[in-house]
Amino acid sequence: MTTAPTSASSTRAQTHAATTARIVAAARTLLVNRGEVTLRAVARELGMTAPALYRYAASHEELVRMVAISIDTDVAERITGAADGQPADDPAGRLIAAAVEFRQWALDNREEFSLVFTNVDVDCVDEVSSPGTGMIFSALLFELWEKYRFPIPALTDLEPGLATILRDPQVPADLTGVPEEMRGLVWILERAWSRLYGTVTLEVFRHIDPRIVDEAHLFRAMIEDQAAPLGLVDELPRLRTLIRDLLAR
Amino acid sequence: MTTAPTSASSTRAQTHAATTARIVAAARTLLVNRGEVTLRAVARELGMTAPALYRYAASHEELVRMVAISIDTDVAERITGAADGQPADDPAGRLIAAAVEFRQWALDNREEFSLVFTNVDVDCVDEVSSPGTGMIFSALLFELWEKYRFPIPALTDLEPGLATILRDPQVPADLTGVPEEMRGLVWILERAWSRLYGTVTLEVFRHIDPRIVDEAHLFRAMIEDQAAPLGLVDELPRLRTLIRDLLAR
DNA sequence: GTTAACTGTAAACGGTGTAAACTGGAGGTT
DNA sequence: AACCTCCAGTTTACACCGTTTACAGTTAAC
Repeated sequence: MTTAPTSASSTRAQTHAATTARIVAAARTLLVNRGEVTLRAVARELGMTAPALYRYAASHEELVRMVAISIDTDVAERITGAADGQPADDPAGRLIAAAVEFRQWALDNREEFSLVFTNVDVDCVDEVSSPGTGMIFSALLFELWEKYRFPIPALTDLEPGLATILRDPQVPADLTGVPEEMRGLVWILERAWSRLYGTVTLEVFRHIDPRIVDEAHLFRAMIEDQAAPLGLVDELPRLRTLIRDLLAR
Repeated sequence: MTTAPTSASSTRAQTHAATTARIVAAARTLLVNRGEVTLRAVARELGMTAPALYRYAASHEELVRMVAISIDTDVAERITGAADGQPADDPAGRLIAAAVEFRQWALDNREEFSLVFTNVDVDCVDEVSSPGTGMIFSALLFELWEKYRFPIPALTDLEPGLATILRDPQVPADLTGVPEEMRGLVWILERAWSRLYGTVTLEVFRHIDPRIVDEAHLFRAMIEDQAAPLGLVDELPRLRTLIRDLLAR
């Protein structure tokens, strides 16, 4: 029935994908400027009528989901870029740069952060196989271990239930070729991610003295807490000034 | 002009407050069951029409804010009750019981948690002078210090900017009579609160392997992390089993 | 007993998401 | 080159939303 798609015959799909991208872009602009995404407003922005959007998203909820995925992809890119701003042989600096970038983005784009990271409905973001935020951080942590070889807990030293989970974790990370003895690294990853996510979320939603957010006291303390388990105590002075420089931008 | 209010003359205000309470209750029911609060639905629930609600809330946003305050008050009560379920001379047990109750409530009522604790708009909750969630935890931490006298960082050992903040912190806590030498306790409070808030938020929004949430691995690890700075290392075995018992309920 | 304040309704406005029917034109097929 | 199918888009319509206005009934207060 279906013939192999030639280069010319893909026009149909191409234009469809193109306007889909324009729709998502307009929706994101509206989310930032007006604080909400409305089908009619998005359509108006593109010179269309609202029902036309149903050719590209099955519902308003799906449009929002597409926006969320777009945002997650973007922030993943920004984080990667920040990490790449540090030397390739300095995984600690790369990881910290990524974390600082993530925080800065979250504080500068509270609506978008809220949509992607504290949303009860839209959680399908995790299912995406694309390089999302989680995947970036896990890769950076693996890089870090390659260089510093900080101690990893043995699965036998952990609770049996936890060890079972870590043998086949549902986590956005590439674990192919990671042997059993190293699966404790996933536990360290989860704990570090929980610190970063938790601190940033607390700052974004301001459930703390606002000046502590402005001066990043809590965030820096959180990062420094990670130094010990990640084998970075010797590097702490250097990393401290790095964090300050990155935050000052 | 205004005469002293007699017991009979307060009827007007009483009925007003009563229906206000019914409105908020209906709104909360709708939030839990339908996942959203609509003026018309609330009115329908009470056999009224939507515009009538404007006698009790100036706008839909204010109604939601009232709901949020109601929820916050409720969870504060639940937390207090959980703490009071432990012996008065065991502040460590009381604090842990409160933390476990907070987590359990958050996981069981994700919509309500989201409304109160991860909401960009409704943040006036903190301004409330009533005994909200934050106040409870700060009181419990102060209790804890009374008994264990764990070390408090001196303000002079902290960054000057941070010390300035801690001298007059914007935090839901009663600091009357807390001398300068003890203001480092507020820093410990903020750090502990950030751990609890961050972990629970991560669990609620499931940005982690769901089995880790189900078996509370991350939450228990977070609590145990607090043992050292709060001077509870000797009590850890006892507290560990306490946490398990509390979670098993 | 009169009056003023309060509680509620009805109607209406602009906005929302969504479904159905319809139309023009471009894409793919022969 | 001609056909025809499919698809993007419009129009119309529906039910719902928050909100405003004008109005009426009750009831507490003087």
